[in-house]
Amino acid sequence: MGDRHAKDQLFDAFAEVAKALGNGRRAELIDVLAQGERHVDELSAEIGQSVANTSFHLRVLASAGLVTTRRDGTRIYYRLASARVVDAWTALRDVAASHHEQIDELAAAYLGDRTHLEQIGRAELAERIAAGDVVVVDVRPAVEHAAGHIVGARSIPIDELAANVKDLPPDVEVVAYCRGPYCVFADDAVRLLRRRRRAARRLEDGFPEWQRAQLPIETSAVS
Amino acid sequence: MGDRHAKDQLFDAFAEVAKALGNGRRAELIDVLAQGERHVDELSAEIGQSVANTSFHLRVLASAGLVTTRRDGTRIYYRLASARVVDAWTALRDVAASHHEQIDELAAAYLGDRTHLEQIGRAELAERIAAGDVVVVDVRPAVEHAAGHIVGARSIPIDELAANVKDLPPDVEVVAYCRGPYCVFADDAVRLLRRRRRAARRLEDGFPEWQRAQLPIETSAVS
DNA sequence: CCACTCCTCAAGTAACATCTTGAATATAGA
DNA sequence: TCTATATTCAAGATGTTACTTGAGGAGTGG
Repeated sequence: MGDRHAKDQLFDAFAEVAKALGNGRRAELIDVLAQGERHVDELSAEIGQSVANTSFHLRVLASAGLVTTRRDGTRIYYRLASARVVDAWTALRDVAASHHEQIDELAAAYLGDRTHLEQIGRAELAERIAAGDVVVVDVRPAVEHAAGHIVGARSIPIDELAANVKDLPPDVEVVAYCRGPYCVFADDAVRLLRRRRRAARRLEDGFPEWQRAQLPIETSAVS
Repeated sequence: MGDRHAKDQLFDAFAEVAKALGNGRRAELIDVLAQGERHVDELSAEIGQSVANTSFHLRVLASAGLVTTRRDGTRIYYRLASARVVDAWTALRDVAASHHEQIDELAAAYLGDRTHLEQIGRAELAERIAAGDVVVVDVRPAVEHAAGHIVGARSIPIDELAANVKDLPPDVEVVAYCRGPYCVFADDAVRLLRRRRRAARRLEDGFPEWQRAQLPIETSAVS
């Protein structure tokens, strides 16, 4: 029991999983897949890579056990192997955010200035939803809303928000949410709504964190 | 807000942290450092690598923000940057264990057959400690016990256990613990004690998990 | 069966990672 | 200042990773 070689092999196997997350494009894939299953074509557009390269990265994730597949006709859908994968991804992301100094700058470069962006926590939002005095808007792509969303949330993808502001009930605060704390959609939504004189905040994180916290969700059974 | 290049850079930065954990030797370093700070020389012996290579790996971990250093005379001590690093490491390890089929075999090759090895959970052990009807033995190296241990635990490094069995109070169950679920010391301790007809179990995980669960610990202030 | 779509695979190139060896640096103590 | 100890740095051999391009396989619908 306990020889060097066997220990090295065991820890090499643990490291293989970390290595699978150790590439920016694969991290983006995990972040998108945390919203629900998607097929290769969509994923390649999401991460801005060729289909071949996306397929390669997905295979790396699959052989590390992080994602699984199902076929539906000519399409192959990828999904995360389990909720644990979300746990590991968010834990890694949080470590990076708290200890890697560059992250703040890079996040600011991607998300823009957040100092005037009002946020709302999960617990408070859950209360406000129960009280019924808030409109929750899911600004992710429609397919992600369909795969699962915060209870009662209305799907208005960010591209369609400008055209739909007038249909939102007046005099009620709007809360926008999207994929997570480093997703730009909800930020853009809040900025747009504020320009139109609507009271609006963003959920501080996103759908995967809400789901992980066991807060109420629902799924559009539109298949 | 939200251009491709900025998003790629942000996720590359997240991935850099995963990449730092994406090497078996660095994973072993994190696993050891989760027990408390150590200097380079000790760490190089722990992971079975040259001092130069260990120093190189530690620098990789440091530039990912996972570890920090302090100098004491000619020695440089490394420690984890925060408890979040333990969270990320355990989350990754658990994902690997649940989805990477090889892990079971590799763990069995390193740890040996565990089917006859009785374990005890954290909650039960905490109760038994409070009730006072158990002897808790910390079989990690003495320096790790000194850096922090389960409340009331006695330090008997695994190499010294055979010589000290006779000093353990008779007719009381012994619980051995070490670095975590993939640490071999407590397994070896339980096997040794059972051969000597002592009632013995191992804690199902180890000190870092106990600490993380906010269960009572103490530190030998022997500096 | 054929053409089409979706995805995977293979080959190739440039960049990066791991480990070894030996030299350089920093501190402590004489 | 000199020497010893602990650690880091630099150079270099070898393997691995990321992406591109173009070919191949699997399912669908005419």
